[in-house]
Amino acid sequence: MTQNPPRDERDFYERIYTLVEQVPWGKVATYGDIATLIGEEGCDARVVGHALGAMGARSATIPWQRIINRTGGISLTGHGQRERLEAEGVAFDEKGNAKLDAHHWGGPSEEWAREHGFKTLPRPADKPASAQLTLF
DNA sequence: GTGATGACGATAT
DNA sequence: TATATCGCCATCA
Repeated sequence: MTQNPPRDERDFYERIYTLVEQVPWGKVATYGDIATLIGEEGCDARVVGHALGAMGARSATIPWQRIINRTGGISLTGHGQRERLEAEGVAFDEKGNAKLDAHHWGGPSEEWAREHGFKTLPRPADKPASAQLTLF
């Protein structure tokens, strides 16, 4: 208890997996978003990435490919992540970055989140009126 | 128990 | 806008 949170070690990862499974087809989420949805203090974008890298055999039932970094890029190039996302209809830029503006997941339903003890994103897609004029 | 690493994020320049 | 640096927290050696 001195520095051991009440959460179970592996159960913490299971929560991340459960949340990743909620990402609908054709949608993508960022590590930071997953961390925010978990709501735990010890949940950061980096931890989410490690959790996904520790799922092992579960990777066959978890849409880990829909989880990308904040810049929309994929760090695991070589595992066919981008290829799978494209098969789902996710578009990529010339730089290899997914179009988060068009496929960003706004998080699960509040009802589902409360039912499972998750939180919702503070702002699914805030668009400041001073930085979206050249979107197209 | 300490140090180093990592499928990242945000801010500063 | 793009690049560089720092920070965050958990896990492994």
